Amino acid sequence: MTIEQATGRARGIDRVIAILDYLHQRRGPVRIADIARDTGTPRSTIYEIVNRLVDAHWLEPRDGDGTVFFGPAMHFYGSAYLEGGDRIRAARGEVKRLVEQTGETAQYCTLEGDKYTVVLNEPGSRTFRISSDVGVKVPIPWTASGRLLVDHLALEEVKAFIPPDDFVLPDGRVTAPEDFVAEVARAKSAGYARTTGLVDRFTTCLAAPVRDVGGRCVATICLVVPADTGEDDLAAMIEALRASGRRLSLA
Amino acid sequence: MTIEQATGRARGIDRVIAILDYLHQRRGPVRIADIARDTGTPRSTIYEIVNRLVDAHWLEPRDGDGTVFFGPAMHFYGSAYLEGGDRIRAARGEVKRLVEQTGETAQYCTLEGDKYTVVLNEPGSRTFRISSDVGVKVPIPWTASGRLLVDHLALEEVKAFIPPDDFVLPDGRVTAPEDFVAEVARAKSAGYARTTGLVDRFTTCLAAPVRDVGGRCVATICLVVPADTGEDDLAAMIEALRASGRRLSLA
DNA sequence: TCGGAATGTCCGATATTTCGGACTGTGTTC
DNA sequence: GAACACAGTCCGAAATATCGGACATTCCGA
Repeated sequence: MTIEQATGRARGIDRVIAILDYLHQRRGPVRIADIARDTGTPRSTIYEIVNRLVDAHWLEPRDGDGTVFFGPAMHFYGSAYLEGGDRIRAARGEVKRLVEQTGETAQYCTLEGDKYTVVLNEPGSRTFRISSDVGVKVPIPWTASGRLLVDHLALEEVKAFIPPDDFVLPDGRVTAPEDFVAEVARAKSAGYARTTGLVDRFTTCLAAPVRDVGGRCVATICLVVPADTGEDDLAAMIEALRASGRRLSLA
Repeated sequence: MTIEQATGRARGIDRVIAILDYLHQRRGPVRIADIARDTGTPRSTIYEIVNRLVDAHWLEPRDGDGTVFFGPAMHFYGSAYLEGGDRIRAARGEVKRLVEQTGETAQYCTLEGDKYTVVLNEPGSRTFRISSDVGVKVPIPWTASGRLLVDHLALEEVKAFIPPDDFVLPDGRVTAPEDFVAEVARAKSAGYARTTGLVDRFTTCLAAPVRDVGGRCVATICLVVPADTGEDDLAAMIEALRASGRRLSLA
């Protein structure tokens, strides 16, 4: 594991690679001094590098004592590897197709840590477009998609996973976790989620699940439409969404 | 995203952080020239760094054309973050307990990519110990644990996931994927897996699943015992294993 | 067939990062 | 309460990694 080089001097990148590899071997929080010893890195260098990695959320301090372990960024990168970019590629096509079919704004969304986030956004053809920025993180209970993305969790797990503050909607109303879980269950059995007036009063969100081979909802594809859209139109959109969701679930 | 600094010179670590962050944003294979442009990195530097990262399996070349994306190492680090080290900590205790109870070698195992790997190994108290090195990667069909670790996959998925060569046992015998999947199904419903004479003729392996909140088998806890162990003893061991597995599934 | 753009390699100079070691502060043991 | 191990910071010197730019190749479309 120790980095070997004629002079004993090593470059930062190699140090970083050795550090993460070492954490992976240990499989649990590690004291900085241990990293230094076992990777053969000078103490002053280790502190310099570890601090930089903590800033970037590649590592995070753990347990209050001076130990560190992998941070959330590693999880994001790891999921991206698993997706392989193939599903996103396919999702781009589906999102475009939905916009053409419906004229409304379509999005592809996933969980990023304990938040919901828009990965793809294709604005509709309306004069006054409803759309949102990609990459922005939003509390799970604020969205229709959120009701699908946690449908593998039981009540207690939902309470542990979603920060309590996130159950407070933008207008101050509070959703009880129990009610939320009931909506999640309904969405799961219906095969889609529908919400109106959650983030603002004038929009309805429709979402369908994208599931991995294990049946876990790993993403959603959704439409953002005006709240006064007719039921017949909504029904047609829901069918289109579910079809897209099924296609994406295969890749 | 561009790294800002007075002189325009930046250190390697910061470049690496910017590169991975950029790949994460793009969510799919990216040409090296794009990375250079969008992160504001000189071309010569990018090639130097990307090659180093490819060597470390942090990135991997994709699609034959000159694009790269996240590599398997990111997945390993990401899963380690999710586990948080807590389950491993608990597993250490369970493995020790099993050795005390049974006197046999106990192990804690997971999937690492498309291979089975021993994460913890605690040798038993026999004079002639049966044990294996931690970190070594073994084909999934060679092990009892492997039959549990893929129990969320259908036949076609198993064929796609496990390399064909891995169905060849050390002694040259070949397992048909169909037979393997049947054994997987049996292990799943039984709640444990048992194999004899797979890796060598004189050992029996017993394994119980450790499942995450979604019911997915994320690890196994297992015992390696002589093939001539009595059925009564085996039954007792299986019960002990399943109890450990259930406890670990909670964390 | 030619011209231009895109990809990848190589090299020398120098701005920078690494490293050793000294220093402070904190907790633990006898 | 003294001795010691451990955690973290700071600094100057020097080894070297980064950078710009030149060069080689390949791939296109005109």
